[in-house]
Amino acid sequence: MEVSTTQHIVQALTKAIVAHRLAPGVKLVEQKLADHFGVSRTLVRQALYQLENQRLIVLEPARGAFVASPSIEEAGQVFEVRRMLEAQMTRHFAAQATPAQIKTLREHVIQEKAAVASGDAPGRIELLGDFHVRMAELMGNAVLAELLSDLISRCALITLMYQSSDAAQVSNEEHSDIVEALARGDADKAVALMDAHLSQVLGNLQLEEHRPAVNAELASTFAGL
Amino acid sequence: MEVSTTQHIVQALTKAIVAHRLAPGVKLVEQKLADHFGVSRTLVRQALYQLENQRLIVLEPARGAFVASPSIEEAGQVFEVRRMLEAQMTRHFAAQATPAQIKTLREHVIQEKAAVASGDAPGRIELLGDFHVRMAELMGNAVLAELLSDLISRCALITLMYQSSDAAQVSNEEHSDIVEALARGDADKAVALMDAHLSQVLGNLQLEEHRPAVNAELASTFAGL
DNA sequence: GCTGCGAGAAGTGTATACAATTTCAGGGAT
DNA sequence: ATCCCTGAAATTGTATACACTTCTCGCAGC
Repeated sequence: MEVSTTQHIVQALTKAIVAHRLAPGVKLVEQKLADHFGVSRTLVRQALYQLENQRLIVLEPARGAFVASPSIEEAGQVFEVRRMLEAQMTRHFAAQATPAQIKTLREHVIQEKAAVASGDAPGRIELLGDFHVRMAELMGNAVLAELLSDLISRCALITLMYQSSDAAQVSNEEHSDIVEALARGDADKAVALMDAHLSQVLGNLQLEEHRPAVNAELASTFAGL
Repeated sequence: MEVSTTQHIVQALTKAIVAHRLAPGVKLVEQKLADHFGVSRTLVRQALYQLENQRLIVLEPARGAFVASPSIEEAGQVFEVRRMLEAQMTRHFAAQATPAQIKTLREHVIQEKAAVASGDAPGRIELLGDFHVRMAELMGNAVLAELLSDLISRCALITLMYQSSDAAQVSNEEHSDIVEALARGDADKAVALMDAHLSQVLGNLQLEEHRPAVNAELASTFAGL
């Protein structure tokens, strides 16, 4: 087992949570994580504090850390923020898009399609989220990209809680439509599509109700790390 | 006073940084902070990690923590994000504003005016920022309010680095104009004003260049806590 | 006078020890 | 059977110890 820094632990846990290998509500015991990563509780605690700031876990004082299980209401608010942010982002993007950027996005959509087709849930969630981050990065605004990345991590948690698998295919197609609108230089259409896309994802979620969290075993969760 | 000690330290440091009692670039030595707050380095370190996540400080490995001194480029990106977010926020706000909400904002603007007139720099920065957070809160979107609060903390750091005192009065007047547009139900005008407002604040900043950080004394910095 | 080097001081990174709190099982009373 | 008490085990919260890195500054060599 190689040396793990705090940042490694954060990343490993983030991946595990976003990919749903750690289910919402599961308790994260510090000593068990420490043993697993081969470090002391000190580093684990630092990692947990960071994850709390990203809203991926909640720390209950003197009780421990639990994987976040956002309410439907919170999900709605997160998506609302994304709609505000990404509608404008799309407009700005359209105003300055280069052929090379369009090409990058097109290629990304193709990757998504493959992941959706292969039925790989964690992979498809990650790629579908990355589409939005990629746009931000292409605009050269690092602050925006980071912020969006955080929001989308939260969304991934939500999405995997509530989203069905065929909804993913719809999302992929909507991404494709957005890129094509951008390619045509039709900014208004692209913005409208992005807005509709996020509304649609949110709308899907509201229908299903959330099921109580199950206690998973840590050992098996991290078997592949 | 000490509900959560770590949180208390974070808040004290946040205030000190945002109010510019701790200048950008100043080094924060863990043991000195620990002594000052009467705790061990453990808690100070946790606080510092949190502050790094909020981009108020930078942690350089094995070298220590320094109050962030954002570049003009980063400042631009932060304001760009705020423009995207707040333009849409204003539009949504206009669509659902109640007389009571308008009243709350009007009262806030009056408070701002008093702070600007009194020449109290930290107080005025805080209130000018709070105007935007207040709007988010009134919309009932906690996620948005939190996010904006973080962004504005970063802006406060930037603003105090670059903003002159009469620019604050202009900001206050612009806030007032926005509220009046909202009161008239003129959504388009309100959005345009908000957008112009943020562009204007940013525009002001670009003119001035940043001066190197001075080493301040911690003892005096926290005298009033 | 200037540069390079090295020893000690200062400071950060991680682990461990110990205190405080919560959790939970077992037993007795109702 | 259920509830509530109690105490031990488990777990979190905080402080301290120690290793390792960086910084400081005087001093020798040029």
